[in-house]
Amino acid sequence: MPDTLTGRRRSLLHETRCQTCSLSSLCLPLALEVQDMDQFDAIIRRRAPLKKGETLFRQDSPFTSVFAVRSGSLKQVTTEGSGEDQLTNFYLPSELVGLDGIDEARYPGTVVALETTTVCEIPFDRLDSLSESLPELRTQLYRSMSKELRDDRRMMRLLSRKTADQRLASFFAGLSDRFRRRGYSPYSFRLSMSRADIGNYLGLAVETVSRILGRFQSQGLVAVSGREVHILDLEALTQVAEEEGAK
Amino acid sequence: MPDTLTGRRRSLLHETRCQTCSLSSLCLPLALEVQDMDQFDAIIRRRAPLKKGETLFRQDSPFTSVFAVRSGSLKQVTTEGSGEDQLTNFYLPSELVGLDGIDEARYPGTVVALETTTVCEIPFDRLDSLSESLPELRTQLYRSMSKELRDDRRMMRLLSRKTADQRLASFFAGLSDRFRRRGYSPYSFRLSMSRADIGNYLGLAVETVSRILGRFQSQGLVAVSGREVHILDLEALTQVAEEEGAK
DNA sequence: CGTCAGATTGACAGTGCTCAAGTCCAGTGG
DNA sequence: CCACTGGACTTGAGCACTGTCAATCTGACG
Repeated sequence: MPDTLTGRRRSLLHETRCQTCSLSSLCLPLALEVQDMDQFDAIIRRRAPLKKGETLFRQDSPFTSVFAVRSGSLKQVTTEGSGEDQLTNFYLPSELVGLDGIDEARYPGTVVALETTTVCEIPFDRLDSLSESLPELRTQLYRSMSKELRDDRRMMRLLSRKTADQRLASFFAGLSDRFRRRGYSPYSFRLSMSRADIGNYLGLAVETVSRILGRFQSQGLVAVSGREVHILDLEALTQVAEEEGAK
Repeated sequence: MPDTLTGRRRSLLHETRCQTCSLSSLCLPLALEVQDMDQFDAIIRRRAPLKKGETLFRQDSPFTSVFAVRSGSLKQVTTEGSGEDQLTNFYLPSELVGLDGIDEARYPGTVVALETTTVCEIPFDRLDSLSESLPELRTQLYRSMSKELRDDRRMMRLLSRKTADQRLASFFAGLSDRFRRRGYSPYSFRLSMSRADIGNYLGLAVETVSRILGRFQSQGLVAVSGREVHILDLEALTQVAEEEGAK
């Protein structure tokens, strides 16, 4: 694939410049000035889209880059010792994947595309040096990591104090919110993950997920058909998620 | 408390300089050269020791600093909505407290001393600027946050896939390891937290904690007397923690 | 020595897991 | 176009783990 590609490559690059990216207000360069954004843009490597089921990187492979999701979605799965897999995160557009690999210089989980997915690869060493001269970028990086820490704490609370009903209600309310922030409908979306994925993530058996979804449906909270979801009563759902008298 | 204090203050400062701190090889400035460490040292604010039960900062108060634990231990507790409190972390010497407050510019939980505890206060804005000129410091900060992310993921796995026995075994094995890394005996230590704290942290009822500790004791894994812990068979304990066939 | 929080122990019940069928759906090949 | 097939999903029945409630015990401290 020689030079002929360069032209196409460039136009692809153009299409995917941060400045023209619809996610720029949510993504890492969010606070950068135009000229700084160009610098940032320059270190990014575009990638061919991942197809459903393809892996972005594998657990324990050397950490080189973080990735920003442009479109689609991914899951992170960690296999530890003899135990079962644990699905530790779903990633949606504008979110940063791989930050937990910095410390040990290897990725602590395998990340797999749940649907056709495009990502921007950001080599970490270059991001780090660039963050030296661009304080806003550095701040944003600290903030991204800090936010992930906060989200993790919320997840721990969910896993240790919430009933199955509350977990699922939280999950759907959370998804709804994440879609809304990205400009999609908060009431109507398609799940890219299977029931098994949801169960694994929330610490529930698949059967429990299925049953409770059925109950939510009969209670008029949501309408679910396969992976198509319509949230009918977001307020009630949020209320279930935060209900007093857990467990 | 006028000038007479200055002398004492200075000597206190001297005692607590990073260069003479026994934790320097575990703490934030771990990778710094001597002269850089002085710079780092200069931004640190020493604090009067916290007594047991005193709070370092409260949930939702403005984020200004991160704190490095010098001695003692703390717990972080998050109260959310109508729900019960969730204990999200225990902090031991050399660990960094408050990193999850960067993003929203307020602390997401209240941090309370479990015993007499001394901390180094590191104003974040100054840490951030210093991290511009000291790449090693920046790297270490990224790494600290990344490590916390990894630990959180491990915690999620614990909460969603492990039985009560496995949780407690993991908890004790983890504590043992953290003590060992800090140069204390991995086999013999004193818990600074109550059973209720442990239960809250692990997502278990106090009664369950108590029962399982009793069982571990009769199985010869540990000897527990109040908060005094002796680990008798660390290998077996680790094995319980990672047992196949969860739940 | 009394007090009170923290810890232990016991009885019981509920949530959610396991095991087991059965149904639905998308993709495949005739 | 349609039957086929395998995976994903749903539904049902039983039971185990662990939470709840309640009573008792222990130990630190005044």
